[in-house]
Amino acid sequence: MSSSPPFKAPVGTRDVLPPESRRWEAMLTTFATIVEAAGYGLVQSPLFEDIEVFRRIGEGTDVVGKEMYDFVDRGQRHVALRPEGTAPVARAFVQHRPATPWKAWYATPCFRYERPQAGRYRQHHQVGVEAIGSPDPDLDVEVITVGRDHLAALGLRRVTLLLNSMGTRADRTRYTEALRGWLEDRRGHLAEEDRDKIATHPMRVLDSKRPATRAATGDAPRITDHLSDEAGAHFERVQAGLASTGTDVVLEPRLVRGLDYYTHTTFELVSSALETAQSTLVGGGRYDGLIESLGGPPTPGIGFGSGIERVLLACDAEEALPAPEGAVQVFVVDVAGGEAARDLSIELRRAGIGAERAFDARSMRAQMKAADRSGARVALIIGEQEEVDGTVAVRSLLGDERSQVAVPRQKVVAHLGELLA
RNA sequence: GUGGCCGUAGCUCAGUUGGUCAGAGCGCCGCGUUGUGGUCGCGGAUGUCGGGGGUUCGAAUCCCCUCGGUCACCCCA
Repeated sequence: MSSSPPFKAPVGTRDVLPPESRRWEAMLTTFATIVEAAGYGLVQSPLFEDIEVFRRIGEGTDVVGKEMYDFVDRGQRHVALRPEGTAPVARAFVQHRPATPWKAWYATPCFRYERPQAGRYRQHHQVGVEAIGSPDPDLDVEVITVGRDHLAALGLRRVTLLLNSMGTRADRTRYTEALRGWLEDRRGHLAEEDRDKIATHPMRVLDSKRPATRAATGDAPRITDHLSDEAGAHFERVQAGLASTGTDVVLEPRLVRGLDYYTHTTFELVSSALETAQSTLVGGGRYDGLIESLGGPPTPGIGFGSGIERVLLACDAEEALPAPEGAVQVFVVDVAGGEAARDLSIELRRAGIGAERAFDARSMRAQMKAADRSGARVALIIGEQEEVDGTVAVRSLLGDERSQVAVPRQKVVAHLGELLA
C-alpha cells in the first residue's frame, strides 16, 4: 500500500467553506445592490486574455512584469490569467463599443505570482467598477463614493480615503522629469534599494517606506503643485464633490499606485483597523489613456478594485459582517422508514421553505441533534405513531421551547407557511 | 525573489535536559433516555508527531535537506 501526500490547495490559494462562505455571499450581495442602484451592470468576461491586453496596463509594473500567470495554449496563443480587473473590462469596451458612459461592475478572481502573506494571495478576489467614456470629475466623485459606501454598508467604520491627482499625461511626464532631476541630486541620501527607481519610476521613490528615503524626500516637489490648469480644475471639482457629500478626504501627494495607466484622480480606501502591511481595501483612479492603448478611440475612464479577502479581514478586525444564518428553516426527522423525510423535505422546498433532513436511517436522538445543529427553527417528527395517525409532530427547536403539536400531514406545509411567516 | 518564526488528531494546543510521549480540550460517533435536540455523565474512533536522510542502544524531542504555513521586505486588492 503506497500513498502519496494528500493534495492541498496550491500555495497562496485557499478554500472558502461554510459558514465563512456565507460572508462572501453577503458581501457580494451588498456590493451588487449598491452598484446596481447607481446604474452599473454586471460584466462577465474571460478569466484569461491575450497577454498583450495586460501588458498594455504597464510592463514596468510588477503586476504584469513579473507576477503574471501566463502560458502558451494548445493553439500557440500566449495568454495570461487576469492579474487585475480593469484591463479585461477595458478590452470588452473596445470590442463592443457600448454607449457611453458605460458603467460596469465585476466580481472576479485575480492571479498574481507573489509570496503570500497577510492580505495577499496568489489567487485573490476582487469586486470593482469601471465607468468608461466620460471625463466629468463628478463621475470620479460617484465612483469614489460608491466604494466608500460599500465599505460602510458592510459595517466598516475605520476607513480613510486617501486622494491624489496624477494630472494629465503631459503633467505626469513633465513632473516625472522634474522629480527625476531632483532625486538624482539626492541619490546618495536615498536608501540603497530605492536608487534604481529614479530612472524607471521616480514617483515610486516617494512611495517608499524606507526611513532614509522617507527623510530625504520629505520636501520633494509634489505633483499636485505641478498640475496644469485643466488637471487642477478637475481635482478641485472632485474635492468639492466629496466635501459636499460628506466624505472625509486625506490628500496624499505620495499616493502613486502601482499601475502605470492612472491619470488625474487616484485614490485608496485604507483600513486603520488592520495591523497588517496590506491595509488598502479599495484602490483605483482615472485611466484616460488605457482604452486608446488597447486599440480603442481616445476615451477616458475611471474605476476601482476592492480585494474581498482584505475587506473581510478588516471586517474581522472591526467585528463587522458576521456570517449570516443558513437558509434551513425546518428539519424533517423521520424514524418511520424515511419516505416522509424524502417526500416532505422536497415538498417543503418547493413551497419556498428551507428544509433539511438526515440520511442513513439514524436514530431519533441523532436526527434531533442534527436538527439542532442545522439552525432550523422547527423539527418535523414522523415516527410510527404519526405514520399511523397521518400526522406530523411539529416541534420548536428554539431555546428552551419544547412545544410540540400534531398537525395532519396534508396541512403541514400550509401550517409551516404561517408559523414561519 | 530575500529574510525571521513555526509545522504533534478535523480544530486549538501540551509534550520538561533525547528513554511508556503519542496526550488534553473542542468537535465527531455511540450510550445513559429501544420516540425527541441544545445542559450533564459515560464510552469510542481518527495521528506516516509535514516529508526524506543522519546522529544514537533509543528521537516528536539533536543535525542536514526538502515541502508547507505564517509574518515582514518588495509589490498591491
